Amino acid sequence: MANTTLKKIAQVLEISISTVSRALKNHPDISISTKQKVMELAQTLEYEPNAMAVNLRSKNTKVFGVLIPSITNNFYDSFISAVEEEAKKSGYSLMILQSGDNPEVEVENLKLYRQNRVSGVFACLSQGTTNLIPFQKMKEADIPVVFFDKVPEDDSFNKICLADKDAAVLAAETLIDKGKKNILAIFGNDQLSITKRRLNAFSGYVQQFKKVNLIIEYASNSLQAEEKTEHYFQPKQKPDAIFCMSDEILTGVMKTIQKMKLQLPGDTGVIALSDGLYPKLYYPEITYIETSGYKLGKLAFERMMECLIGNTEPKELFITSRFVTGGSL
Amino acid sequence: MANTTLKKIAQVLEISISTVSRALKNHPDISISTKQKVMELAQTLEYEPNAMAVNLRSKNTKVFGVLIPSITNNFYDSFISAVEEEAKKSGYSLMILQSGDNPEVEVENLKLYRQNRVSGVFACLSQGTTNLIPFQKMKEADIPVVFFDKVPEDDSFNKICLADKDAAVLAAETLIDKGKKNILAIFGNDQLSITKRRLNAFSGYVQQFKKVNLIIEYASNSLQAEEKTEHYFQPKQKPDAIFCMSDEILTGVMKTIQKMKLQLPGDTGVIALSDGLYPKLYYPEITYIETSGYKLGKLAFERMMECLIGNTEPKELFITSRFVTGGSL
DNA sequence: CAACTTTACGCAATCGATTGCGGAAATAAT
DNA sequence: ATTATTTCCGCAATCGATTGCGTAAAGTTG
Repeated sequence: MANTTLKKIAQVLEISISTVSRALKNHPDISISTKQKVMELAQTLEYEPNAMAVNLRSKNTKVFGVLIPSITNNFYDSFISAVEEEAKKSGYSLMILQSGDNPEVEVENLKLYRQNRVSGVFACLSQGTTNLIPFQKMKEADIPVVFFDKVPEDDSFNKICLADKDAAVLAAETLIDKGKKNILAIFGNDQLSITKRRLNAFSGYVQQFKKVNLIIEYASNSLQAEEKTEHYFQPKQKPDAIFCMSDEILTGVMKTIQKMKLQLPGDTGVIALSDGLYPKLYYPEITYIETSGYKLGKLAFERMMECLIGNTEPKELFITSRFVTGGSL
Repeated sequence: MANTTLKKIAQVLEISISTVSRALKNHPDISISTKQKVMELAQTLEYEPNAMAVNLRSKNTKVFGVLIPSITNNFYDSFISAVEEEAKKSGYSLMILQSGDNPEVEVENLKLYRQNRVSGVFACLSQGTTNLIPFQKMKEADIPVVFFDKVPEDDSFNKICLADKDAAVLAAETLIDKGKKNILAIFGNDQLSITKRRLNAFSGYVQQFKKVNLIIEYASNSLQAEEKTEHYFQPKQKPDAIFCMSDEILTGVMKTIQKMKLQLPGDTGVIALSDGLYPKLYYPEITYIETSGYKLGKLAFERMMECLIGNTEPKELFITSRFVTGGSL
């Protein structure tokens, strides 16, 4: 019973393997009576085509690689979730590998993808990656690569990104419109290009307004965001709004807000760039500019399918931002 | 350059495919000079063995299936993360599929696993699953199945679970020791066996103490938990502690606590069963009994490897609970 | 009835890598 | 010089499914 093959079916029915194969595929060359016999036996023997054999012959694995820094991250989860949904519709599965933000592991993983002859790779660069040649090699091996979120500068790749600048400007606009005069803006690791983009857009907008005081801080993790926030909330001078570049920063900021028993939106205001999960944990819910991993996934998948039908001209696409009102401003 | 095979190397060097294969494997039958030539050419041609061909022949895919309700869930993420870490060490990759808590999709996914001849399956049952025959079939096809978290009652399967009862009792103990007299305990969907286990253990323990008033409530999502909590916090009679069966419930409860501006641990206390991510978002951090997806993953992987070496006798294993002190009690 | 078409199936090659077995050539032993 | 060993390599089968081509048998046509 275990592992029925075409051969077994053929032997039982005393016909050739080719006939069995064709019968199961409803090929017109095969007589109806034979087809019936074959299908029936296949049913009872619980025949399942061996994907390895099929793929070997067809040279198509129907598998996409997904390369991310870490899977325990809500943003990437949403991305994966979206891609998996779409992939399933087209008969593809996913091979998800974590780089742990380690460029060496990244290269190892790409190797695995090549060995498995995946049909394509969705990749989010890990922090330390400088050498893009391994990715270049994938393209040369006819494996399309679609970068998302953390993408290379290089214009020769397909890139699907959040509209970081738009999102940051939208947040800044909102704060200015609300009449905020004393803004604490906390950004992530200042080495990351994503930080630079968001920072430039945000501060660029705010600095047009001479009367607004802008304090810029960096925090490379949640705890640092917590500490930086506490530092700026002294009796003398309280910021009237805090901008959080990411979820990680938001959670740090909120911890301090709870600790210092600050009321939102009375004592200060909070706005964040976020996927939307964390903002909804608090009361009042945090106002945020949506940076949706889910939408990113849908778009990346679309792009991948285009690549697969030959349209491999590199493109850079953006997810537009959406303003979601909470009660924190 | 794209897709070098043994054949190509053989043709270039004018030797047989077998020799190339053996040379790359450092087989003693092959002369050193030949080996060098082959290895060198393989290097420059960037030869990567075709995993499909290798697997087809070896009848071993080196892939594990991971079947979960949803990937956008911190608990399952930690599980996957742990399994992926271990799998990589042993040269395995993961094929992750989401059931979306839909039994039909579950069956579809199992089919995919069979077609791909995965080496084993880690499975967390979706809510509506009643028919275990598809899983039984996997075992009959010599594909070991290790259930985790949401496991079947059936004793013929391998199961890796949280020590729900211990954890619930530990939480109850803690509350009693702290002298809580008026406890609101919120549980999840009362149809789930996990709810029943936690409920029975918790209330069983608390009810030993006649002087303690225990209110039991159910909430099948975060919003309901929010509402139920609000309902029980009226001026007259405030519970002095809230027990949250899960993260989902915790987040709902905490929203109400923020909304009603209740101070922890002054106005009331909170304790939860949790993976640990959410409790650390609040100030003070929430005291919780750890239910670690990560540890679950490590143990499940161990069990899987045992199955693979023939030790398939079904076993039920438990992750012991750990008490983590926050400031919420 | 001869010639032709259709029906229904099998042979064998292919995808790429692996491996048991056999054997020519080179070396060692008698 | 002859037999016995090594050394080194190739042939061919195998994993399971697919597919172009060929063909015997049955059916059709004139």
